[in-house]
Order: sequence, then structure tokens, then C-alpha cells
Amino acid sequence: MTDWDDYPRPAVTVDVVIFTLREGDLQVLLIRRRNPPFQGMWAIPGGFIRIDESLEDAALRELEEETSVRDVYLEQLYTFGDPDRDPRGRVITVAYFALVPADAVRPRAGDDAAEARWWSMYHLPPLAFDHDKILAYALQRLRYKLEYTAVGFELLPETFTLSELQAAYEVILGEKLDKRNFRRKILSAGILEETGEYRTGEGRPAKLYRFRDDAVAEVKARRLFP
Amino acid sequence: MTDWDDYPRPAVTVDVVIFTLREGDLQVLLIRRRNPPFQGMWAIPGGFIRIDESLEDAALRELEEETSVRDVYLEQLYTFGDPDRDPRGRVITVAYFALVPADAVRPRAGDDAAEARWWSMYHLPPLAFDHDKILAYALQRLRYKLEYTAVGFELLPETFTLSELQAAYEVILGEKLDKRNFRRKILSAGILEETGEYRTGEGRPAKLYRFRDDAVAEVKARRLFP
DNA sequence: ACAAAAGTGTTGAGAGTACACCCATGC
DNA sequence: GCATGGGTGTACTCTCAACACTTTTGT
Repeated sequence: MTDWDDYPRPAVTVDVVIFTLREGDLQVLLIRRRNPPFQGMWAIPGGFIRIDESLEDAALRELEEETSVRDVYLEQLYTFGDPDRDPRGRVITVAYFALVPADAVRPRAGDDAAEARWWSMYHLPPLAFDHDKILAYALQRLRYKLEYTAVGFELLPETFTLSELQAAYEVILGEKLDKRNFRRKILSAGILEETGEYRTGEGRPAKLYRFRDDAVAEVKARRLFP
Repeated sequence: MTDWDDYPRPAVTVDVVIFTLREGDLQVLLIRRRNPPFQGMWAIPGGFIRIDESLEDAALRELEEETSVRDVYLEQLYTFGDPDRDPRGRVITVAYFALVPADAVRPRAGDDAAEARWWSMYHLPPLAFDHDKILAYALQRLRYKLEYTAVGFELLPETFTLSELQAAYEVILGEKLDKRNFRRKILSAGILEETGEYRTGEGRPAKLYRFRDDAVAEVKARRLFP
């Protein structure tokens, strides 16, 4: 820290891993790169930070550019900064991950993307830069958080049945769960309330639930540091 | 991500929160700033990244400059990037935290510090920049990790008694632990081995232990949800 | 002998896990 | 009435927390 201007500065970007649940699957939003390097390959949405916006604001801006949503779960994931991760030069990226309910989003291509679409986390295309590493880490973190917080709800629509909730957990964790134990535990946690409505379909109609606002607030309070 | 040169670049620094256990206390290494801004105030050691080194290498370099040690526990903590956190302009800092055994270190002042010394985490001086926030977060993370991993050992010398280990946990967690439960739990985790030596002093001599480096250190996390 | 720290077991409560059948509806 | 998914209870195991006295050494 000798002198302020002595050091060449890296470029700094923010990348946002956007997860959702669609088609009974855990999916992630990717964009196809319009420009070199890695032209035509798939990448996590992101972009350069602006000089007067916070990192979180930059992540929210990217998120909104790609999905038109705000007010979703967003958490800083990790900062990736290997000197050779971008062939154009030194680029450090602060990765975030976001959880959005599928029904709230219609992906749209941004400026630098020819195309944007959902991909299954379990069947990904080849990815630009070190984005495979970033996604692998994001999945690990999502699974881990699911085990001790209630973030799973952030991926579901406003109301849902217990079977839908259980299916969400199973898809993300990649394992089957016992129905009775799941229901007992989730109900005794006191974070759900019945809506009074039912979902009909094949078989017996299922009670619809929503998250209790106060419980969701508690989870949200714990989510982001500073 | 329109064009590479369109964006003014922020400066990027790495700050390293260096924890140790000394004098029966959890302490952190701070340096007194020689230059403005915040001249004369205490700060977490850190500095600008070099254009061709990775973030982790930069953190290791800072750590070695301040403490002359390598090969200690080092983990990326969080990236702080509010636009106004440094009055000189836009500076993003990638914070790391390091755990060093007290007997391995003799702090030394670096280039930009008039002075370097250990401070109790529980009696800190006023800090430069947003370093109070960084330290608060580092402590939270350290406590959290202590509950489900074996990182506590990284703060202790090569060999130690169970009472010393317990005292370390108590200082970091800020609470008293039951001796019998602590011993049973830590021994049944199978991560310690006896050295065969004893530490003598006042009272009955105590067995010395060391950490088994082949042990899987992760203590099973208790899940909030299935 | 006494001070000082090391070391040691049991019990009760609560949480987690495994497991199989009846219920309400649409067709 | 039958196919389909929704909904329910119990017994066993394991983990965690609370709690007090004996042992070994140095002086």
C-alpha cells in the first residue's frame, strides 16, 4: 500500500448465478455470449461494475436485466480472481447467487447475449471462462444452506403443496426424503401456514400452504452480511 | 459487458484478518496506518493486489509480510465494495481470514505501517475504513466454523492439553463449556491422538495431544430441514 | 496435608429415523 | 370401483445437556 497510483488495476465484474425450479428440475439461467472471447459459448450472466454502485446493487442490476425481477433472495457467493481466468486480461469477478420462483421470471436476452435460457444444473453445456467452477461452488453452497436454513422457499411460488415442497428439496439435494418425517419436521418448524385453499388434480386434493411472513423475514435477516 | 475499456476500474485490495490465541484471549493483528487517510488509526493488514498474482497469493503475501509465516489456515471471507468505503476513491477489498498459532509468529511492521501489534478481539481500538464491520464478520464466521469443523486446532501449537483446547473454544465462542461433555465429544470425534508426553505444572500432569491430520475434520452438521 | 488442575459416568429429554396403511377425489 | 396422489403415528436409537466427585502431582 505504498502509493495509490502505482498499481495497474484489474477489471471487476459481478456474475449472478440464478437458480430456479422448473420442470421438476433445478435449473440455472445462462446466456450465450455474442462477443469474443468464448463467443457462442454459454456463460453466467454478469457484467462490469459501475464505479458508483455497490457490489450488491450491481448484482441486483444484472439480475433485473436478465429476469426483470427484484426482491428475490440474493447472496454473495465467492470472489474468483485467478490472473488467467479471462484471456483479455486481469478480471476479478464477485459471484452472487440468486433464488427466483419460476413463475416470476421470463428470461430475456441482454445487450451482450444473443440468447438466454434455463439449463438443468445436472446437464450443463460447456461453459465460458471458469464458470463451471462457479456453478459447482454455487450448487454446493445452495445444498449446504438448504440443510440449515429455509431458503428453499425462495424457489417456490407464493403457494404450494407439501408434496411440491418436498419435491423441491429432493431435486436440490439429489436424494429421496421420507414423506412423514419431512412433513412432521417442516410443520413443527412453524414457518408455514395453510391458505385454506386446495389444489385439485389427480387424486385427493392437497392443502395449499404459504410461508409465514415473519418466518421468512427471520430467514432473510440472516442471509446477507453487511 | 459492452466494451472492455468503457468502464473506469476500481482499485482492488486484499485484507487479511489474522487471528491467534494469546494470553488466554482471542487476538487479532492490526497495524497503525502511517499515511492518510485514517493516518495513525489501526487497520487490518492488507494491500493492493498485483496484476499477475491470484487473490489467495496476494493474501498469503500480506500474511507473510506481517507475520513471516506461511502454511497456516487461510480462507476467503467476503468482498466489501461499498462505493464510499475509502475516501480516496473506489476501492474493493477481498477480505481473508487466517488462523495462526501464537508460538509461530512474531509480528513485524510492514512498509506502510508504523507499528503492528496484537489486539484483543473483545477490546478493539477505533478502526480505519469499514474494518470494524470486517472484523465483526470474521468473528461471526470463525465462531460458526468452530461449531462444525476442527479449525480450532489451527490456532493452537503442535501439542496441547485438553484443558488448553477447551479454553481455546471457550475464548472464541465466548461461553463456558462443560468439561466432561467437551472431552467426550472431542475424543469420540477421533481427530486427536495422544503424544505419550505429559505437561507438568501446578496440579496433576496433563496428557498432551496432537491433531491427527488424516482425520476428517467435519463434524456432522445438524440439519434444520430433512 | 493441602492446593491445584486432571480426569471420569450416568441419567433424562428431545430429535432423528425407519416403517405401512387409510383417505378423498376424478374418472 | 379403482387409480391416484394426500395424509397420518409409533417405536427405537442416538445425541445432547446437566450434574459432582476422585486422582495425581508439587509444595
